[in-house]
Amino acid sequence: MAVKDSQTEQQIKDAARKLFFTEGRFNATTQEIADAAGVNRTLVNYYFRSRDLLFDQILREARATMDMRLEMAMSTETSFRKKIEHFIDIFMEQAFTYPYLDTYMVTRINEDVEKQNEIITDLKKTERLKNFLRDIEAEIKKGTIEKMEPVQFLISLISLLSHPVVIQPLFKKLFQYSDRQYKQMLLARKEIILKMLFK
Amino acid sequence: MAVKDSQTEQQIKDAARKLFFTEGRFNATTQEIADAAGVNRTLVNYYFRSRDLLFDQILREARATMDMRLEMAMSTETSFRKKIEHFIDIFMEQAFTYPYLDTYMVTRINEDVEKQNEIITDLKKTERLKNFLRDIEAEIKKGTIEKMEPVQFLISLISLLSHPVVIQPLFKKLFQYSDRQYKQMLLARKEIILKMLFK
DNA sequence: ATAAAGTTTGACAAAATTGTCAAACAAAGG
DNA sequence: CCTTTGTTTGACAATTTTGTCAAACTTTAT
Repeated sequence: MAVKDSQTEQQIKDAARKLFFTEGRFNATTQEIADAAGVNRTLVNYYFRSRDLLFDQILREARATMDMRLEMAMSTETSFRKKIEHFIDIFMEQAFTYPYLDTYMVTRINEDVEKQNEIITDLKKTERLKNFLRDIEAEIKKGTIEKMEPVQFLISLISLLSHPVVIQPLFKKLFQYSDRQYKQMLLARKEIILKMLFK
Repeated sequence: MAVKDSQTEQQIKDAARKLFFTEGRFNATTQEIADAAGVNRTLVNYYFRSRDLLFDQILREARATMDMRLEMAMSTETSFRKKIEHFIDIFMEQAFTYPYLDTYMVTRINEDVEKQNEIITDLKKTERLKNFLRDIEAEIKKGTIEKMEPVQFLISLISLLSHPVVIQPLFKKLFQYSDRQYKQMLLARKEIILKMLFK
């Protein structure tokens, strides 16, 4: 009974997103995705032509959403410091819903040179990156952060935010953290990260 | 002509290591590995029984080597600061030869709960971790690093070291870095990282 | 009510990949 | 020289997974 039209398409995407980005099951087959979505496997092909195209699409959409949110965050705030704080908040929020998104991107990029180029050009298109690097440089001149190549500041920021999420499964097991505890620990990092980044 | 006995076994491991950890080709098939090693595919099964067992073995060996090197580094140095510096050096050195090792571990862990437990228990076995956390705590008391949960310091350290390597392919493309330039940039991070970690 | 368009299904074919096995081969020791 | 042991090979079977297709089914609009 086709009660709700192309809601099926949405169901499939939702299921794939959850499997990949929330549960980290990167090898999930079309069958598993279909099962999770509660639909027939063939519908994955009907709506997305192929498994890989489904992958591409949800990745592109996830990145687009993130881009928008960051764009907004960075533009509304006034001071550089406030921008970074907002950036951290948004990044962490996403990390809680999609803890495996970063890992997924990184691994996917190594498998496929085409995809690599697509992601890169997408990133380059946005002026946000250049503006951000300029902001960093200005801030170094002001003396609120250590003197260094602006790109180094960017890498430190991303690393401090992203990596704890990437290694989450390892650390949770290692230190016997529950989901809740790990989340608390990540939240506590905000102040620590700010202290490291600013003089 | 079986000129050199079980050198074949070594050739296979070397090829697999290079494919996985140096080139990041995690999905390499037994055929690809055999080709890279210049041997018949069936020999992979002959020497390692199955593809997964080959994976396990080279991962275990890589970790064992790293453990040894870190153990040595941490025990020889006197001051905490020197220990960290040595740690950074060794970590970076490994990162240059096996840039994908960290990513590999992280992704592998999500796929297989068995493997997960094995790695964790291995890590726990070593007293190094506990000692290191104790060292951090002592250092906080001394006041050379900011007041925080010792585990937070550990996470920051690992993140600042590991993540720039993990996102290497992305960043290299994004900023048009050559291998050489990226390596230089990573090396320049040592001082930056130290400044962030110590007051 | 019916035709047209869109959706869902099960069956099928194709591709990719793994592991096994017996036979061929090489090396080494008696 | 020949037997034993270890190594290498190609052929084969089994498995997993993907994508296609025609037929069945719904929905919507005429």
